[in-house]
Amino acid sequence: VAAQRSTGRPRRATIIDVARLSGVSKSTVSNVVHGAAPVHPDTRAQVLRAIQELGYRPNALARDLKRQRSAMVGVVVGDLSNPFYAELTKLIEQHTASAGYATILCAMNGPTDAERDKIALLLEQQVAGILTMFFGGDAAALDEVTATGVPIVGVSVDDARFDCVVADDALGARLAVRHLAELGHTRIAYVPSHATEASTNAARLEGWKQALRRSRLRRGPIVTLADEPGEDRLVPLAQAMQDVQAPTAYFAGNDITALQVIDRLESAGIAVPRDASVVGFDDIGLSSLGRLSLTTLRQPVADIAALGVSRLLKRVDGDRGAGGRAKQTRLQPELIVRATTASAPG
Amino acid sequence: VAAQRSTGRPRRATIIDVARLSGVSKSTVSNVVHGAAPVHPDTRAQVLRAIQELGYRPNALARDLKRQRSAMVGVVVGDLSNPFYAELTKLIEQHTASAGYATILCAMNGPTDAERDKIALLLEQQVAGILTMFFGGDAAALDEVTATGVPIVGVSVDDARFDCVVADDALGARLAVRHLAELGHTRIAYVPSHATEASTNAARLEGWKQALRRSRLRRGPIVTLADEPGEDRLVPLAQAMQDVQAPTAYFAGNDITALQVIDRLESAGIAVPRDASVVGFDDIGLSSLGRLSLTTLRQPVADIAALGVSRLLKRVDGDRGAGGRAKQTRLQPELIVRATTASAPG
DNA sequence: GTGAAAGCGCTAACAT
DNA sequence: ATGTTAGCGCTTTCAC
Repeated sequence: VAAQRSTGRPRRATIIDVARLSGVSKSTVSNVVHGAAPVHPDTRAQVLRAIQELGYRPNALARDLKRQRSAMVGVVVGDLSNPFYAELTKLIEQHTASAGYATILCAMNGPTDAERDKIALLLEQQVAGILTMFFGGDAAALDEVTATGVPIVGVSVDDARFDCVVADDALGARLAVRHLAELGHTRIAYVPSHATEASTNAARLEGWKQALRRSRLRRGPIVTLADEPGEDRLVPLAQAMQDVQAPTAYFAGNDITALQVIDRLESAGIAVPRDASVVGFDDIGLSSLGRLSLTTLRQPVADIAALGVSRLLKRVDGDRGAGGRAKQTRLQPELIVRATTASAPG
Repeated sequence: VAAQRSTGRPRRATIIDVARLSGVSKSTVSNVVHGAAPVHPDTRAQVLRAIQELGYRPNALARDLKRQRSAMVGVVVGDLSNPFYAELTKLIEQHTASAGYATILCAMNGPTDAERDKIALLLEQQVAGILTMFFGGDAAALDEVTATGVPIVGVSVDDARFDCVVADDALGARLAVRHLAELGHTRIAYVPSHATEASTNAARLEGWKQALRRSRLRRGPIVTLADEPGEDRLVPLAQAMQDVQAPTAYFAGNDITALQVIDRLESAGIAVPRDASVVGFDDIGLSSLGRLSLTTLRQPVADIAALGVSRLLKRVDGDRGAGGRAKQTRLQPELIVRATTASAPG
């Protein structure tokens, strides 16, 4: 049986094979591969030839095991279906890859996924650090990470317990509400998005409340798009338009949600922005399409990714940061006014 | 200096630490962790307690090195910004994760990225297999993979040299053209997408040609959206509408491209579908938004992901497949008629 | 400039 | 049921 197997997968050449073929020791091979110590040109050539001939490829598992540190980082993402997170993931991978790290992708698909187990898996893989775009709030999961001393930084996640690089969500929300208020809207609803990371959603909600207060506006309703499939709380609310209570503007937790809000509204005969205004958050690529023209808050996604990765790698390299305290960085979002917002009707 | 460092990162508990604390041998610990051999309940309890106390977590690097096979798969993606690939990636990760494999994400960002190097990195990490949503055609890269005996399967990639699970792109293209022809269109252009994987694009182009032939239609122009930023070949072409040569329908390489085509057309005053029809490919989530209502070909993305992963894992487990020949599976796409296609004008 | 040797943490075959 | 042992492939002192 063993013999049969061996037909299938030829044993990969090891450093020993190379050493034997080129008539030197393991250490010398290692030295020509990594250039850690000087090697005689002739020897080097000899070794290089052997490497070529055998198709030798160093085994990262063995290297990392020996070195006691791996060249892998874990990247945790909540929902890749949301183009914002997909884009962020893409940018993160670019940065980690060019820094020589492999990226282990870890998706938190819905609340069914045990955050702790997923994180544990990452830790078992001996990742050098973790970049997380999602934090469900499982304190135990976080404790495990800190206990092992693996650095973790939140990217588009805001939590006081670890380093974070995020857009200033509260500010963004205030910008959105102010824009709406300036257009004469007085009944502004908030539509949270369950797809967005919790802390992010919370910050946007908070900013919405703040701005409402500052503009001396009564707090509009908080209306979820759909807790259960088929359910619709938005349209009934909006259709009470004659009613003085009905919102004339909706601030959505993110662009996807905003787009869905528009969809619901318009299929119920409520035109955007004529009858109601809608503001999103993120500025995903498609939002700028003429047919959508979503007014939204653009996140500095490139900066978030770059800063997040560089901060993590600094930590990985032993930088304990300022006094070991978690550092939050909030980058400014930018209000992009397009065509889903207009003066309040009536 | 070393002492300072040691403050930062506490050495992680190993199987030996657990063995010592619980007063048994390594093997026994290993046995309680993996249940490979029976262990006396009392001993097991003892060991479990030690594991708990030390916060022991097995080191996957060491396990994989010893076992000579890793629990990681490489996932290669061309462009995560395209929601279709993001969705596919998400589904793939779900499947590999639930099969107990970690996912190493490897993005091929543009032609600057050396395919071969990226693949080499994956191979160095000792991935058990590779799922690729992108193949640039670098034969050397592919050779390296097959030389090491690491199974590879294409997901939404069509190449005769390895197992592939794809939508039947040519069929989809034919469906699109037939639909357009039935609506009376006779001048149907093809708009390739550079964001889409090459083989996929080629198959769709081929299907378009075939269908045109079958419908006895003259082959319309192939017009790229933009080779260089700021360039626009589409609008000048379309604006020659009085001209009998101007296309009245556009079949795009994917939804993103289709959406951009619509955008260009409409901002040039050409209404879709009144003046021109547009068909996409993929059926990304946003395409169904009322404002977009893109007529497109839905890919069986869930099936593609599931089949792709299961085929790879079978190969990983030693299944050499039918006679060792590469097996292509083409799943049917479904034409989804929405509101970007209508009868030919005039 | 090069080699010998000691492990990194783990599994699995074998012994007890 | 449990312990002993021999590595997996590599890096890294430390000799020479």
